[in-house]
Amino acid sequence: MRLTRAAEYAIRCMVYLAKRGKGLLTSRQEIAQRAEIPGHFLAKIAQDLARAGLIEIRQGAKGGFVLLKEPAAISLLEVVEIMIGEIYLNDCIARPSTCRVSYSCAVHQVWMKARDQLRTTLSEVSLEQLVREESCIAPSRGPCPGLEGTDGDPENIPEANSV
Amino acid sequence: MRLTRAAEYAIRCMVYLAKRGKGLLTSRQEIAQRAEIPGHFLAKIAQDLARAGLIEIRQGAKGGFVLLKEPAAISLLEVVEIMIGEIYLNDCIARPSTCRVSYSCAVHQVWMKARDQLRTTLSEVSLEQLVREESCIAPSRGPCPGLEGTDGDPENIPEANSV
DNA sequence: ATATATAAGATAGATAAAGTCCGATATAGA
DNA sequence: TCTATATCGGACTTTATCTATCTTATATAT
Ligand code: SF4
Ligand code: SF4
Repeated sequence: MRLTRAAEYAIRCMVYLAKRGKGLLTSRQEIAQRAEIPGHFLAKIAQDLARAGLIEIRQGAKGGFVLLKEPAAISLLEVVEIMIGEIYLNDCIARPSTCRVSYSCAVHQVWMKARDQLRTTLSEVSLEQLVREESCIAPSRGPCPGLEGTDGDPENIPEANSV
Repeated sequence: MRLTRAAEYAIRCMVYLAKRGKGLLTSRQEIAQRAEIPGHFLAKIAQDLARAGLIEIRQGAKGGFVLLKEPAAISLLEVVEIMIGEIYLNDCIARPSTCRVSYSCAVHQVWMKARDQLRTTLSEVSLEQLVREESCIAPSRGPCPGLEGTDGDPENIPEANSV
Protein backbone atom coordinates (compact mmCIF):
# COMPACT_ATOMS: atom_id res chain seq x y z
CA MET A 1 0.00 0.00 0.00
CA ARG A 2 2.58 2.48 -1.04
CA LEU A 3 3.75 4.40 -4.05
CA THR A 4 6.40 2.81 -6.25
CA ARG A 5 9.76 4.39 -6.65
CA ALA A 6 9.13 4.91 -10.34
CA ALA A 7 6.03 6.98 -9.61
CA GLU A 8 7.86 9.11 -7.07
CA TYR A 9 10.61 9.74 -9.63
CA ALA A 10 8.04 10.60 -12.29
CA ILE A 11 6.56 13.23 -10.02
CA ARG A 12 9.96 14.75 -9.37
CA CYS A 13 10.72 14.78 -13.06
CA MET A 14 7.44 16.46 -13.94
CA VAL A 15 7.81 19.01 -11.17
CA TYR A 16 11.26 19.86 -12.42
CA LEU A 17 10.04 20.25 -15.98
CA ALA A 18 7.12 22.34 -14.78
CA LYS A 19 9.51 24.55 -12.89
CA ARG A 20 11.43 25.13 -16.10
CA GLY A 21 8.23 25.86 -17.96
CA LYS A 22 6.21 24.45 -20.83
CA GLY A 23 8.08 23.96 -24.09
CA LEU A 24 11.55 24.34 -22.64
CA LEU A 25 14.02 21.56 -23.39
CA THR A 26 15.87 20.07 -20.44
CA SER A 27 18.48 17.37 -20.63
CA ARG A 28 17.90 14.04 -18.98
CA GLN A 29 21.17 14.35 -17.11
CA GLU A 30 20.23 17.65 -15.58
CA ILE A 31 16.92 16.29 -14.37
CA ALA A 32 18.49 13.11 -13.07
CA GLN A 33 21.09 15.02 -11.10
CA ARG A 34 18.90 17.75 -9.70
CA ALA A 35 15.95 15.52 -8.88
CA GLU A 36 18.16 12.68 -7.70
CA ILE A 37 16.85 10.01 -10.03
CA PRO A 38 19.00 7.16 -11.39
CA GLY A 39 19.73 8.25 -14.95
CA HIS A 40 18.81 5.13 -16.85
CA PHE A 41 15.75 4.63 -14.77
CA LEU A 42 14.61 8.14 -15.63
CA ALA A 43 14.94 7.30 -19.32
CA LYS A 44 12.53 4.46 -18.88
CA ILE A 45 10.09 6.49 -16.83
CA ALA A 46 10.18 9.25 -19.43
CA GLN A 47 9.01 6.79 -22.04
CA ASP A 48 5.81 6.25 -20.10
CA LEU A 49 5.32 9.98 -19.64
CA ALA A 50 5.88 10.52 -23.36
CA ARG A 51 3.45 7.79 -24.35
CA ALA A 52 0.88 9.47 -22.16
CA GLY A 53 1.46 12.73 -23.98
CA LEU A 54 2.80 14.76 -21.07
CA ILE A 55 6.26 15.29 -22.47
CA GLU A 56 8.15 15.04 -25.72
CA ILE A 57 11.51 13.33 -25.90
CA ARG A 58 14.18 14.82 -28.16
CA GLN A 59 16.88 12.45 -29.25
CA GLY A 60 20.39 13.16 -30.40
CA ALA A 61 23.04 15.53 -29.20
CA LYS A 62 21.51 18.27 -27.05
CA GLY A 63 18.49 16.10 -26.60
CA GLY A 64 16.26 15.95 -23.56
CA PHE A 65 12.66 16.28 -22.46
CA VAL A 66 10.10 18.96 -23.18
CA LEU A 67 6.92 19.60 -21.23
CA LEU A 68 3.98 19.57 -23.63
CA LYS A 69 1.13 20.77 -21.43
CA GLU A 70 0.61 23.69 -19.12
CA PRO A 71 1.63 22.83 -15.55
CA ALA A 72 -1.81 23.98 -14.42
CA ALA A 73 -3.38 21.35 -16.66
CA ILE A 74 -1.52 18.40 -15.16
CA SER A 75 -2.66 16.91 -11.90
CA LEU A 76 -0.67 14.84 -9.47
CA LEU A 77 -3.17 12.03 -9.94
CA GLU A 78 -2.50 12.00 -13.65
CA VAL A 79 1.23 11.54 -13.18
CA VAL A 80 0.80 8.89 -10.52
CA GLU A 81 -1.68 6.83 -12.50
CA ILE A 82 0.45 6.92 -15.62
CA MET A 83 3.09 5.13 -13.62
CA ILE A 84 1.14 2.71 -11.45
CA GLY A 85 -2.15 2.45 -13.29
CA GLU A 86 -5.50 3.48 -11.92
CA ILE A 87 -5.63 3.46 -8.14
CA TYR A 88 -7.90 0.77 -6.70
CA LEU A 89 -6.74 -0.01 -3.17
CA ASN A 90 -8.46 -3.41 -3.28
CA ASP A 91 -8.73 -5.96 -6.07
CA CYS A 92 -12.48 -6.20 -5.80
CA ILE A 93 -12.77 -2.52 -6.74
CA ALA A 94 -10.91 -3.06 -9.99
CA ARG A 95 -12.64 -6.32 -10.77
CA PRO A 96 -15.81 -6.85 -8.76
CA SER A 97 -16.25 -10.20 -10.45
CA THR A 98 -13.34 -11.62 -8.46
CA CYS A 99 -15.51 -11.60 -5.34
CA ARG A 100 -19.04 -12.82 -5.68
CA VAL A 101 -20.37 -10.79 -2.76
CA SER A 102 -19.01 -7.48 -4.03
CA TYR A 103 -22.46 -6.28 -5.03
CA SER A 104 -23.67 -6.47 -1.46
CA CYS A 105 -20.59 -6.01 0.66
CA ALA A 106 -20.32 -3.13 3.10
CA VAL A 107 -16.55 -3.40 3.15
CA HIS A 108 -16.58 -3.00 -0.59
CA GLN A 109 -18.43 0.28 -0.16
CA VAL A 110 -15.82 1.52 2.27
CA TRP A 111 -13.04 0.81 -0.19
CA MET A 112 -14.98 2.60 -2.90
CA LYS A 113 -15.29 5.66 -0.72
CA ALA A 114 -11.63 5.55 0.32
CA ARG A 115 -10.48 5.16 -3.25
CA ASP A 116 -12.63 8.04 -4.47
CA GLN A 117 -11.36 10.29 -1.70
CA LEU A 118 -7.77 9.45 -2.44
CA ARG A 119 -8.11 10.03 -6.16
CA THR A 120 -9.94 13.29 -5.57
CA THR A 121 -7.27 14.56 -3.22
CA LEU A 122 -4.55 13.81 -5.73
CA SER A 123 -6.50 15.22 -8.65
CA GLU A 124 -7.00 18.55 -6.90
CA VAL A 125 -3.29 19.27 -6.96
CA SER A 126 -1.73 20.60 -10.16
CA LEU A 127 1.92 20.84 -11.07
CA GLU A 128 1.49 24.59 -11.24
CA GLN A 129 0.51 24.66 -7.58
CA LEU A 130 3.41 22.43 -6.65
CA VAL A 131 5.91 24.59 -8.47
CA ARG A 132 4.56 27.73 -6.84
CA GLU A 133 5.39 26.19 -3.53
CA GLU A 134 8.71 24.48 -3.06
CA SER A 135 8.62 20.85 -4.16
CA CYS A 136 10.85 17.86 -4.69
CA ILE A 137 13.93 19.72 -5.86
CA ALA A 138 16.59 20.93 -3.47
CA PRO A 139 17.39 24.58 -4.20
CA SER A 140 20.55 25.14 -6.24
CA ARG A 141 22.05 27.24 -3.53
CA GLY A 142 21.01 27.22 0.05
CA PRO A 143 20.70 24.35 2.48
CA CYS A 144 22.19 21.83 0.07
CA PRO A 145 24.87 23.38 -2.12
CA GLY A 146 26.78 20.16 -2.67
CA LEU A 147 24.80 19.41 -5.79
CA GLU A 148 25.48 22.58 -7.76
CA GLY A 149 29.16 21.96 -8.20
CA THR A 150 29.03 18.35 -9.28
CA ASP A 151 29.35 18.49 -13.00
CA GLY A 152 30.80 15.47 -14.77
CA ASP A 153 29.51 12.06 -13.87
CA PRO A 154 26.58 11.75 -16.23
CA GLU A 155 24.80 8.72 -14.88
CA ASN A 156 25.47 8.26 -11.23
CA ILE A 157 25.66 11.42 -9.27
CA PRO A 158 28.30 11.33 -6.57
CA GLU A 159 25.79 11.20 -3.76
CA ALA A 160 26.04 14.88 -2.91
CA ASN A 161 27.10 14.36 0.65
CA SER A 162 29.85 16.45 2.08
CA VAL A 163 27.79 19.44 3.17
CA MET B 1 -0.96 0.70 -4.21
CA ARG B 2 -3.37 -1.99 -3.19
CA LEU B 3 -4.32 -4.13 -0.26
CA THR B 4 -2.61 -7.47 0.15
CA ARG B 5 -4.54 -10.67 -0.04
CA ALA B 6 -3.68 -11.47 3.55
CA ALA B 7 -5.28 -8.24 4.74
CA GLU B 8 -8.42 -8.88 2.74
CA TYR B 9 -8.65 -12.35 4.27
CA ALA B 10 -8.08 -10.95 7.74
CA ILE B 11 -11.01 -8.62 7.28
CA ARG B 12 -13.26 -11.45 6.16
CA CYS B 13 -12.18 -13.55 9.10
CA MET B 14 -12.83 -10.78 11.59
CA VAL B 15 -16.20 -9.97 10.04
CA TYR B 16 -17.18 -13.60 10.30
CA LEU B 17 -16.12 -13.80 13.92
CA ALA B 18 -17.92 -10.57 14.65
CA LYS B 19 -21.03 -11.95 13.06
CA ARG B 20 -20.83 -14.93 15.41
CA GLY B 21 -20.30 -12.63 18.37
CA LYS B 22 -17.66 -11.93 20.98
CA GLY B 23 -16.47 -14.92 22.97
CA LEU B 24 -17.92 -17.56 20.70
CA LEU B 25 -15.55 -20.24 19.48
CA THR B 26 -15.50 -20.89 15.74
CA SER B 27 -13.39 -23.50 14.02
CA ARG B 28 -10.78 -22.47 11.51
CA GLN B 29 -12.30 -24.80 8.95
CA GLU B 30 -15.68 -23.20 9.20
CA ILE B 31 -14.24 -19.74 8.73
CA ALA B 32 -12.02 -20.83 5.87
CA GLN B 33 -14.92 -22.42 4.05
CA ARG B 34 -17.51 -19.74 4.60
CA ALA B 35 -15.21 -16.80 4.01
CA GLU B 36 -13.38 -18.52 1.17
CA ILE B 37 -9.89 -18.31 2.60
CA PRO B 38 -7.18 -20.93 1.97
CA GLY B 39 -7.15 -22.89 5.21
CA HIS B 40 -3.45 -22.90 6.01
CA PHE B 41 -3.14 -19.28 5.02
CA LEU B 42 -5.88 -18.41 7.48
CA ALA B 43 -3.92 -20.13 10.23
CA LYS B 44 -1.02 -17.85 9.54
CA ILE B 45 -3.15 -14.75 9.40
CA ALA B 46 -4.82 -15.70 12.67
CA GLN B 47 -1.44 -15.70 14.35
CA ASP B 48 -1.05 -12.03 13.56
CA LEU B 49 -4.55 -11.26 14.75
CA ALA B 50 -3.91 -13.16 17.96
CA ARG B 51 -0.60 -11.41 18.61
CA ALA B 52 -2.44 -8.13 18.22
CA GLY B 53 -4.95 -9.22 20.85
CA LEU B 54 -8.04 -9.26 18.66
CA ILE B 55 -8.66 -12.98 18.90
CA GLU B 56 -7.69 -15.96 20.97
CA ILE B 57 -6.65 -19.22 19.36
CA ARG B 58 -7.74 -22.48 20.99
CA GLN B 59 -5.71 -25.51 20.12
CA GLY B 60 -6.63 -29.15 20.20
CA ALA B 61 -9.68 -31.06 19.16
CA LYS B 62 -12.64 -28.70 18.87
CA GLY B 63 -10.22 -25.82 18.66
CA GLY B 64 -10.72 -22.61 16.77
CA PHE B 65 -10.74 -18.87 17.14
CA VAL B 66 -12.51 -16.64 19.64
CA LEU B 67 -13.19 -12.94 19.26
CA LEU B 68 -11.82 -11.13 22.30
CA LYS B 69 -13.15 -7.61 21.82
CA GLU B 70 -16.52 -6.12 21.10
CA PRO B 71 -17.12 -5.75 17.36
CA ALA B 72 -17.93 -2.10 17.95
CA ALA B 73 -14.47 -1.61 19.42
CA ILE B 74 -12.58 -2.88 16.39
CA SER B 75 -12.10 -0.65 13.38
CA LEU B 76 -11.38 -1.66 9.84
CA LEU B 77 -8.17 0.36 10.01
CA GLU B 78 -7.01 -1.66 12.99
CA VAL B 79 -7.41 -4.96 11.16
CA VAL B 80 -5.79 -3.67 8.00
CA GLU B 81 -2.77 -2.21 9.75
CA ILE B 82 -2.19 -5.36 11.76
CA MET B 83 -1.67 -7.12 8.48
CA ILE B 84 0.17 -4.60 6.34
CA GLY B 85 1.65 -2.27 8.92
CA GLU B 86 0.84 1.39 9.27
CA ILE B 87 -0.41 2.97 6.08
CA TYR B 88 1.79 5.73 4.72
CA LEU B 89 1.36 5.69 0.94
CA ASN B 90 4.84 7.09 0.25
CA ASP B 91 8.18 6.17 1.76
CA CYS B 92 8.99 9.74 2.70
CA ILE B 93 5.94 9.81 4.97
CA ALA B 94 7.19 6.84 6.95
CA ARG B 95 10.79 8.00 6.97
CA PRO B 96 11.17 11.67 6.09
CA SER B 97 14.92 11.29 6.42
CA THR B 98 15.04 9.29 3.19
CA CYS B 99 14.39 12.48 1.25
CA ARG B 100 16.26 15.57 2.25
CA VAL B 101 13.63 17.97 0.96
CA SER B 102 10.77 16.38 2.84
CA TYR B 103 10.61 19.22 5.36
CA SER B 104 9.81 21.71 2.61
CA CYS B 105 8.10 19.69 -0.10
CA ALA B 106 4.57 20.49 -1.21
CA VAL B 107 4.12 17.01 -2.63
CA HIS B 108 5.02 15.62 0.75
CA GLN B 109 2.19 17.65 2.25
CA VAL B 110 -0.26 16.22 -0.25
CA TRP B 111 0.72 12.68 0.66
CA MET B 112 0.32 13.52 4.33
CA LYS B 113 -3.18 14.77 3.70
CA ALA B 114 -4.08 11.79 1.56
CA ARG B 115 -2.72 9.36 4.10
CA ASP B 116 -4.60 11.01 6.97
CA GLN B 117 -7.83 10.97 5.00
CA LEU B 118 -7.46 7.34 4.12
CA ARG B 119 -6.68 6.27 7.66
CA THR B 120 -9.57 8.32 8.99
CA THR B 121 -12.01 6.80 6.55
CA LEU B 122 -10.97 3.30 7.52
CA SER B 123 -10.94 4.06 11.22
CA GLU B 124 -14.51 5.33 11.14
CA VAL B 125 -15.84 1.90 10.24
CA SER B 126 -16.27 -0.70 12.98
CA LEU B 127 -16.84 -4.40 12.64
CA GLU B 128 -20.15 -3.90 14.36
CA GLN B 129 -21.30 -1.61 11.54
CA LEU B 130 -20.08 -4.04 8.93
CA VAL B 131 -21.93 -6.94 10.50
CA ARG B 132 -25.12 -4.95 10.73
CA GLU B 133 -24.98 -4.54 6.98
CA GLU B 134 -24.14 -7.50 4.83
CA SER B 135 -20.40 -7.98 4.42
CA CYS B 136 -17.89 -10.38 3.00
CA ILE B 137 -19.76 -13.59 3.67
CA ALA B 138 -22.15 -15.09 1.19
CA PRO B 139 -25.43 -15.96 2.91
CA SER B 140 -25.85 -19.64 3.81
CA ARG B 141 -28.98 -19.86 1.76
CA GLY B 142 -29.98 -17.50 -0.97
CA PRO B 143 -28.18 -16.36 -4.08
CA CYS B 144 -25.22 -18.67 -3.55
CA PRO B 145 -26.34 -21.97 -2.07
CA GLY B 146 -23.43 -23.96 -3.48
CA LEU B 147 -21.38 -23.38 -0.40
CA GLU B 148 -23.77 -24.72 2.20
CA GLY B 149 -23.67 -28.25 0.93
CA THR B 150 -19.93 -28.67 0.76
CA ASP B 151 -19.29 -30.15 4.10
CA GLY B 152 -16.31 -32.43 4.56
CA ASP B 153 -13.16 -31.11 3.03
CA PRO B 154 -11.08 -30.11 6.03
CA GLU B 155 -7.83 -28.91 4.48
CA ASN B 156 -7.14 -30.51 1.18
CA ILE B 157 -9.81 -32.62 -0.30
CA PRO B 158 -9.08 -36.11 1.07
CA GLU B 159 -8.53 -37.29 -2.46
CA ALA B 160 -6.13 -40.21 -2.28
CA ASN B 161 -6.13 -41.69 1.19
CA SER B 162 -9.77 -41.48 2.13
CA VAL B 163 -9.27 -44.47 4.43
C1' DA C 1 31.32 11.76 -40.72
C1' DT C 2 31.74 11.94 -35.85
C1' DA C 3 30.63 12.61 -31.32
C1' DT C 4 26.89 13.03 -28.33
C1' DA C 5 22.63 11.80 -26.15
C1' DT C 6 18.45 9.33 -25.82
C1' DA C 7 15.26 5.05 -27.41
C1' DA C 8 13.54 0.80 -26.42
C1' DG C 9 13.59 -3.57 -25.03
C1' DA C 10 15.98 -7.40 -22.59
C1' DT C 11 17.62 -8.92 -18.50
C1' DA C 12 19.16 -9.51 -13.95
C1' DG C 13 18.98 -8.84 -8.85
C1' DA C 14 16.34 -7.69 -4.90
C1' DT C 15 12.28 -7.61 -2.43
C1' DA C 16 7.80 -8.83 -1.12
C1' DA C 17 3.53 -11.42 -1.54
C1' DA C 18 0.99 -15.73 -1.51
C1' DG C 19 0.58 -20.10 -0.41
C1' DT C 20 2.26 -24.74 1.34
C1' DC C 21 4.37 -28.11 4.41
C1' DC C 22 5.59 -30.37 8.57
C1' DG C 23 7.04 -31.28 13.26
C1' DA C 24 5.23 -29.66 17.69
C1' DT C 25 1.59 -28.87 20.78
C1' DA C 26 -2.78 -28.88 23.05
C1' DT C 27 -7.39 -30.74 23.95
C1' DA C 28 -11.54 -33.86 23.99
C1' DG C 29 -13.13 -37.98 24.65
C1' DA C 30 -12.63 -43.15 24.99
C1' DT D 1 -3.75 -42.76 30.33
C1' DC D 2 -3.98 -43.09 25.45
C1' DT D 3 -5.43 -41.82 20.96
C1' DA D 4 -7.52 -39.11 17.50
C1' DT D 5 -8.23 -34.57 16.26
C1' DA D 6 -7.18 -29.86 15.17
C1' DT D 7 -4.47 -25.87 15.48
C1' DC D 8 0.38 -23.75 16.28
C1' DG D 9 4.23 -21.67 14.46
C1' DG D 10 7.87 -21.27 11.75
C1' DA D 11 10.38 -22.74 7.64
C1' DC D 12 10.04 -23.23 3.00
C1' DT D 13 8.63 -22.68 -2.04
C1' DT D 14 6.71 -20.36 -5.57
C1' DT D 15 5.30 -16.44 -7.89
C1' DA D 16 5.02 -11.70 -8.93
C1' DT D 17 6.61 -7.15 -8.83
C1' DC D 18 9.80 -3.57 -8.26
C1' DT D 19 14.15 -1.52 -9.23
C1' DA D 20 17.87 -0.88 -11.82
C1' DT D 21 21.17 -1.81 -15.37
C1' DC D 22 22.87 -3.21 -19.88
C1' DT D 23 22.97 -3.32 -24.80
C1' DT D 24 22.09 -2.21 -29.35
C1' DA D 25 19.89 1.07 -32.24
C1' DT D 26 18.61 5.68 -33.57
C1' DA D 27 18.54 10.61 -33.98
C1' DT D 28 20.76 15.18 -34.00
C1' DA D 29 24.27 19.06 -33.78
C1' DT D 30 28.42 20.41 -35.39
S1 SF4 E 1 -15.52 -9.46 0.76
FE1 SF4 E 1 -16.15 -7.40 0.23
S2 SF4 E 1 -14.28 -6.21 0.45
FE2 SF4 E 1 -13.62 -8.34 0.43
S3 SF4 E 1 -13.16 -8.74 -1.72
FE3 SF4 E 1 -15.31 -9.31 -1.45
S4 SF4 E 1 -16.43 -7.45 -1.98
FE4 SF4 E 1 -14.33 -6.82 -1.68
S1 SF4 F 1 10.35 14.88 -3.19
FE1 SF4 F 1 8.72 15.35 -1.73
S2 SF4 F 1 7.22 13.75 -2.10
FE2 SF4 F 1 9.08 13.04 -3.10
S3 SF4 F 1 10.09 11.79 -1.55
FE3 SF4 F 1 10.92 13.86 -1.29
S4 SF4 F 1 9.57 14.77 0.24
FE4 SF4 F 1 8.51 12.95 -0.47
